[in-house]
Amino acid sequence: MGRKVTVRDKILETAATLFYNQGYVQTGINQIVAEADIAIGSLYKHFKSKNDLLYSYLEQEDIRFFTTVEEKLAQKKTPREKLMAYIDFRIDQQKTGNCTGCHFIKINAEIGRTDDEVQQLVQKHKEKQKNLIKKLVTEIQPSKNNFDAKQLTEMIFTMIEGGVVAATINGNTRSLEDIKKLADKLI
Amino acid sequence: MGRKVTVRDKILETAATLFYNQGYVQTGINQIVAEADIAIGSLYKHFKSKNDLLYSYLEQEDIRFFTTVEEKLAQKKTPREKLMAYIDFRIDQQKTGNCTGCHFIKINAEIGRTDDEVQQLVQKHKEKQKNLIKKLVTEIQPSKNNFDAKQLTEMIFTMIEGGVVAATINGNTRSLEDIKKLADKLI
DNA sequence: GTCTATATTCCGATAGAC
DNA sequence: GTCTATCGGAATATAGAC
Repeated sequence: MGRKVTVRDKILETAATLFYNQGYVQTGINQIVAEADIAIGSLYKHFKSKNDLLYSYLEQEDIRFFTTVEEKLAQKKTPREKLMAYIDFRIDQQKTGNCTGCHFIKINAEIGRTDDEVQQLVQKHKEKQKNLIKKLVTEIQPSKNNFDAKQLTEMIFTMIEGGVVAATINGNTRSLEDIKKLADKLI
Repeated sequence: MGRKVTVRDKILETAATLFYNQGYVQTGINQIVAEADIAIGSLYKHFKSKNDLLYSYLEQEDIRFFTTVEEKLAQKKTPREKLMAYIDFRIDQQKTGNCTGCHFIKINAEIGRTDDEVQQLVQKHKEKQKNLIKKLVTEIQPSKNNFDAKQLTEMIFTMIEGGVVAATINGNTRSLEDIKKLADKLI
């Protein structure tokens, strides 16, 4: 415990990287143990199952996401700048991670709605993203076009989601960058 | 061969259902054999590997998608009606399939860009979808807002993609139905 | 915390008899 | 086309010694 990197953190971080890059099902416990360079006994001491590791992974990524977003947005003044910074963050995320997509969209596609715990974690994460956009869009008080805040939220949220998926498919962020400009023009 | 349902078709159809509903990795050869009610020897006579089955599955779904779309759009007169019919088709697809999402987005999330053949099949499918939207949007000759055909294509395409992902996550098509109205208002 | 051994089950794939 | 047997490996998870 304390300030040191715990064994638990090492396991979770290794699992997160592997789950994200090669998928949950395709990642084996043995591989996590080997790459984290820990004992298998330690893994099952900290996590009761591979499924439990998955839940912790998703919870961690949700916290990491919104912590970083908060930091980025705090550096901007106007809600419009904050919205653009949010989209920039999504773009940078993809650029940094070799356009591997969104942790939650990926796990949803892989596990689907067969696991209630996973479904809830994914739904909550996406709801929080949408609420953030809604808050910023409302603060901007849009008047350029004929759409109200709720409609603009729906459009911008789904465009970003679609743009992230496109990044995963094409291996680049061109679509997301277009969407940033289009959202700016739309609102 | 001929008009009868061949063993190959039975294998492919069973594999398609299982790949779609429970994922490619999680679906075993033995399960396909059992549910298709055929011999494992027959499977490996028609498909040289599980990977080969995956390629055939994606090719089949691409053909099935655009064949159906063509039929639906042929029943409409104006490009605007055709665009709305296209979105309706995407909505109906999700409603029929318990909101399990898009075959190609799912397999992309699962396999990612690690398999070149899969990546190309997914990219081509999405490019064809986007080109169809572009064709219809261009024919509508939009003038309502300040966006040109290319921009509107990007917006509508990514909104639909995001809407399909939202359907997968939430288990309903509310977002997609909103997007249909928004696209209609936008163009 | 480390290590190894192991139980059990499943995987994709092949071979051969009918 | 059917069937069964089997190969080699990997999966999750547990147990015990240090």
